[in-house]
Amino acid sequence: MTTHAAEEQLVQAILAPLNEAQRAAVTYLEGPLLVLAGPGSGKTKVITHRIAYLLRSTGVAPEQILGVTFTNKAAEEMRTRLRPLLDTGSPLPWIRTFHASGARILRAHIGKLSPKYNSNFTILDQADQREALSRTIKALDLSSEEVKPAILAGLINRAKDELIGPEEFRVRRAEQLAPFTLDIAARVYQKYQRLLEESNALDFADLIRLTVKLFQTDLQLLARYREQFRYLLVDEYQDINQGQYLLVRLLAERDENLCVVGDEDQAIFSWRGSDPAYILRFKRDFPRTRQIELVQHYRWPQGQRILRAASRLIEHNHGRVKGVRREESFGRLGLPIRLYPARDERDEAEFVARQIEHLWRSEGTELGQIAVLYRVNTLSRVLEEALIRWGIPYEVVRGLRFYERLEIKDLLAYLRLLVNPADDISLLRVINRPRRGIGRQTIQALQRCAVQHGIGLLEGLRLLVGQPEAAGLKAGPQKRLAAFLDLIGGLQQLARQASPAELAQAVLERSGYWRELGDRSAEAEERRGNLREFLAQLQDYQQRREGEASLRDLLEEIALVSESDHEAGESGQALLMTLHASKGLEFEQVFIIGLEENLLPHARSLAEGTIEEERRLCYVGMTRARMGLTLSYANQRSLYGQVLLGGHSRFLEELPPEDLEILSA
DNA sequence: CTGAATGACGTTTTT
DNA sequence: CGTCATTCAG
Repeated sequence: MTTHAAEEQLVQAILAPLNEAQRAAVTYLEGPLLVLAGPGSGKTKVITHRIAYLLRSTGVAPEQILGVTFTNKAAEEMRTRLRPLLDTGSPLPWIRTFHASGARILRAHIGKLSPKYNSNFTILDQADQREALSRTIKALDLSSEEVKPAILAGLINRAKDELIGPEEFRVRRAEQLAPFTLDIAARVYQKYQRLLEESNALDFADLIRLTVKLFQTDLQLLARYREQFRYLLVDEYQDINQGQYLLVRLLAERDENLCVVGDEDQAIFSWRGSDPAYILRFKRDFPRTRQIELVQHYRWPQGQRILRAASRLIEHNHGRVKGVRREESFGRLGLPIRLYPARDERDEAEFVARQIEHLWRSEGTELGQIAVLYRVNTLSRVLEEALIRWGIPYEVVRGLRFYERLEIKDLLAYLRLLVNPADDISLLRVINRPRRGIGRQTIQALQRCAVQHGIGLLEGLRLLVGQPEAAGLKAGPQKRLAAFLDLIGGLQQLARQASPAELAQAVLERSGYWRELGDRSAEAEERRGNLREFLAQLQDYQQRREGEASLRDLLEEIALVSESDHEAGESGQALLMTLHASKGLEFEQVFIIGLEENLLPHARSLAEGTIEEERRLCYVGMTRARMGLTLSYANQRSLYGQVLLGGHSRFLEELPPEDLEILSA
């Protein structure tokens, strides 16, 4: 067989498993393409096969393709599914999250934005940001009575998402905020941003915002990246925010070889700045757009009935893209959706536990294929109690993450400081951890000194230790500062040759961190366990990179990858999670609890007039079910020490009655 | 600097 | 009803 013929065969193999619409989306390569993809329509398949097809059928090289996702999990899944479509060992294109893409570009060029930044910048996660903000608020002497870090974080992040810098904040937000809030937010934003810059640190929003800024200020650089990335793909386009949108546009504007895939009905992150309107705008932004709708789905007959009912629900939303049909042929319909009206939350939990028990023990359903979804985290509680009573192993998928543990954050702060000596935020975190008698007074003296000389804290530390009487420090604190400086200096030395794992180990030993956790209390025990697990992860990472693990990249990965991405159902336990967390996942059996007015839709959403997003949330939850879906609500629910009598959710009324089977206790 | 006491608060959180 | 964070006393 000639190479050409062999190649031809491979291309056919890429196209063969696709239906008509999917094939159209995969083979339409030049020009803007909008793919509207409902649940279970083979969205990931289209993206991966499209990339494979690009590489196979045209002369496009892997490095000319950029695939952007929102989650690491999605990026990972794409890479995994792409690999078998290509030659073994052939390089993969860039498939990254928005933030990782930004970080990668900024690592190379951030110096152009400000001399304060360099490529070793620290990435602050949400918790780090909160901390930095609290510090800023304190430094500005704004009592937290009037200013809540969470609110400010929201305002600042939103501004950053819209590329509004600290200088413009006051003007651009003048109309939307009360004068008092405006003033405080503007001051905090400015000071906070200065702190970040001085610390050579970026928060998540900066990763996008500064990348855009970089391209806007350096058009030649932009031209170079446009030249490189000839083909762009964006997943979950309905979740894009303004900054991300601008970034995509900047990169795509020349060739317009931009393919975006999304589903407006699954837009559930508007409150975080995502704007599903961009999916509606796409055709206006790129008039040559070809639109393809993926409607056919590959699910069990049971799933089709669920999908049909969910479609009826979502049709109650207005302003959707016209002409998109949710379903093609529903074929033979499966079992109806079951609805359990519970007396109260205990009754509801008991019911769900009993059902799960039945599915698991009698029907042979794997526990990992069962998920219970709810609107608010607190609902998990009663449920957990019931599951424990029934002896059903479960796992709560939470926002609380491994890397957010105190001891892990401490260790990370040490490591960050070693990579990025300007990182004052990390320095302040570790300077007295473990306790080494450096108190508030001493730290303030250090800060004064640094400000006075216009230098960073580590520099200031050197100065203070170098010239004894300078800041009027007493001998005690002076000595302790010197010891800390020694510690950091020694670790910096070590950092040059040691592997990340070795370095982390050394940090724990030399800093006295291990020693302080030496006692036998359950808490210390757990912390030691967490740290050991973390060290093991470092080893792991090192092996994965075959020794080429730079500490900097490792820290980036940790900042950008939330949880050691465990596959859903991998643990073989029933899964409990919020509706939001369920997006992108699928289960054989899904339970949605708390379908009550004021809970789903949530009272706050009702007040703010964002019911449509609540409906989408419900839609997302329902469409997670492959085989069976069970809904429930409580006629009386105790929540926050109050009794709620919301009654059943309006969304239940919007489902076709013929698809509902109402159960009784 | 630490621990207990008090009080405010309560949606969702891809990075 | 619990939680978390802040505050105050030791």
